[in-house]
Amino acid sequence: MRVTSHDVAAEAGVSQATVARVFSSPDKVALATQKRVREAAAKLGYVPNAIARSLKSQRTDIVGAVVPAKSEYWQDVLTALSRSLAEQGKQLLLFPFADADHVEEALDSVEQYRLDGLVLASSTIRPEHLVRMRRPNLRVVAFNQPAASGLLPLVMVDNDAGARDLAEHVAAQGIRTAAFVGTVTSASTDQIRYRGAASALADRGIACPYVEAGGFSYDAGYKAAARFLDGADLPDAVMGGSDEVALGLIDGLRTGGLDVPGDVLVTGFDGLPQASWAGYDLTTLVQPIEVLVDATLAMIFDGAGDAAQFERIVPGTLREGMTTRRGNG
Amino acid sequence: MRVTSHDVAAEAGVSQATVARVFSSPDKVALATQKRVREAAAKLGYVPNAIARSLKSQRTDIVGAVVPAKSEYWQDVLTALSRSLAEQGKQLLLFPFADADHVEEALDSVEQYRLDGLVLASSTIRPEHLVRMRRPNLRVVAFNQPAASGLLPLVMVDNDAGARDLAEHVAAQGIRTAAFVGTVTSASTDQIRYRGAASALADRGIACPYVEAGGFSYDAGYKAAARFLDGADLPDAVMGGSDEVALGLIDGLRTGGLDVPGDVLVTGFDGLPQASWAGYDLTTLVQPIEVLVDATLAMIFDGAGDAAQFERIVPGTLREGMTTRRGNG
DNA sequence: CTGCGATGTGTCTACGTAGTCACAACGAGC
DNA sequence: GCTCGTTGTGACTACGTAGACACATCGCAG
Repeated sequence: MRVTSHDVAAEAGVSQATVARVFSSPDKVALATQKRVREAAAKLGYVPNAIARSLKSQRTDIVGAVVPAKSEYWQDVLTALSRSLAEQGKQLLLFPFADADHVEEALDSVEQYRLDGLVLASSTIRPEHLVRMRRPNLRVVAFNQPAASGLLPLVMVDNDAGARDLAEHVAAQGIRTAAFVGTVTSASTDQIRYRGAASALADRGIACPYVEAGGFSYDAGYKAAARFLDGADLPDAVMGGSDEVALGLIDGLRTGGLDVPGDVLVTGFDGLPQASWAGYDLTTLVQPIEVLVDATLAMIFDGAGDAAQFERIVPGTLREGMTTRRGNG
Repeated sequence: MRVTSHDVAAEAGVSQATVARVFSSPDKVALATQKRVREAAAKLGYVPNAIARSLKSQRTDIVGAVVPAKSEYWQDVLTALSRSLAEQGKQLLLFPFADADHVEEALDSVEQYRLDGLVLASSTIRPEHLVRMRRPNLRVVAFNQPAASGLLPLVMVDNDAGARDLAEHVAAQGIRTAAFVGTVTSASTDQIRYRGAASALADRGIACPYVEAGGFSYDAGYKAAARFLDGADLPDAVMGGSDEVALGLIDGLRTGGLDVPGDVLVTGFDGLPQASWAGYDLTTLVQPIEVLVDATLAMIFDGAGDAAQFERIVPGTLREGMTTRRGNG
């Protein structure tokens, strides 16, 4: 039925091994023979079978990604990841999960497929689960997941420095009070971002209480804005734990009749495309996603065991939007 | 090195075939034997090798998706797709492409992996290429790609009816002039949407010129808004070819000093999450993505050759937002 | 108590490839 | 002119599984 290397071999008058060599290590085959084999392959419509190759070579050329099902940020990461892999002739297999409790199921699937590597992208996996993610014969790299520090190879943006940069930026606008609206407390990125921001603000004598939005989404941020509409509770600046939450916050505040940045400054974190939209023009910390992705793949494919490469923290870039621009700065 | 079914067989005192049966067709194995095998498997940490299974069974349980690398809409589709597949114990392999010219490369990869099916999601593949996508032993289904009609099995939202619904809705607001801002003319969805809208508007004596944004993105829409800022050229309503373009249009118009919906009504198409954001609250046609995705997978896995199932067109839902609400209706 | 279907298990093989080994052909160096 | 290294190719096998087939056991009807 299917055309195999044997069929091509018969057509070209060579052995199956030679056909295989033409497609996997051509430099070991005489040019004349190569030409004959390629012509025979083209004539028969032969396509090498990656399944069989994987079985024999013990490599699949596929990297898995365990990601939250619904999130703007992770979608951007996925795009970068798959593009980078495609350049190397590799593929991306997706294991989305609805909630953190189902991550282990995904991991079982991963193991069945003998993937070359796995990108673990979720900030809500509990540390006790993370340890169990270490499996022989599988390179697992945690992506933007501070809780994995010391437990798994890790690549992430410098959340602490980024949060400090943002805090210093808003502080420089002359604010006196602030608040941090996190996503969920179990998110380890959030904790670092909050501590960094609060610490930088404290150095300038500005208190920064933590408010939990209860979710990662725009909606969570939108609802959290209600917290600040009760008059007296409004700080000079509200720092969102993520761009999605910050955008929701902005709309929630504006719907409540407040002006951003007139009445309150807002910052985000991540650098989503939507944050740059003219309707928001959010001040945020832009993550260098391509750099992060490349570092992740390098760990999977090259990072044999270099201790120095076990953890890679990449700086982000402050993007100054109009949401922190005070009229009379 | 790796634990195989042979190792488990030795441990449990049965044959390799019995171990295989325990994991693939347990009903053929006595309960007592099953228990012994499962215990041995757990003890040794055995995980079935999906690669070997695929080679033998000629099924991978993996579906591929060829999608544009950057697009809000397709990311939503991917999320739904991978979730639906996960429920069936199947996986999603991603083949993102930067531009339509590289689609065929992706298809070659697909063929190597002997996937169970392929979802072809791009509205810009040229018809002459589409024909070449038909391959033996591979179920290809076009997703929201009108140009594939008659060439490939197709699932899509009813673009024509949706566009007419939107047009009738804005017409009912009492507009006298309109314009349609498409993405790129090579997008077949755009052509249908434009024709549907223009036809419905023409029935009410309203002309609707076509304007090309030159891209699918927010940025393209934002820039296209400049076209309407020159004073006299502003129609009463602008219909965007997609939500992304419409959102860009809104921000472009507002940046130019116009009020939406005060000065001009705007509609979108797709029903992106962002369209519901309070900052926009866009009137749009919401695509029933779950329904579309389920229909697509049904075609791949069940649609043996039922001619009636060759094409499936699903109606969308009009979502009335404030971007078409005239103050003095 | 004999024959027969149902049930459970073992043996054997094929899926399609890539790597190991063997070996033939050939040119270069002494 | 013999040896030696290089290059190109073929024969063979293993990767880990699932299905075809054979066969043993058992219950039950005659």
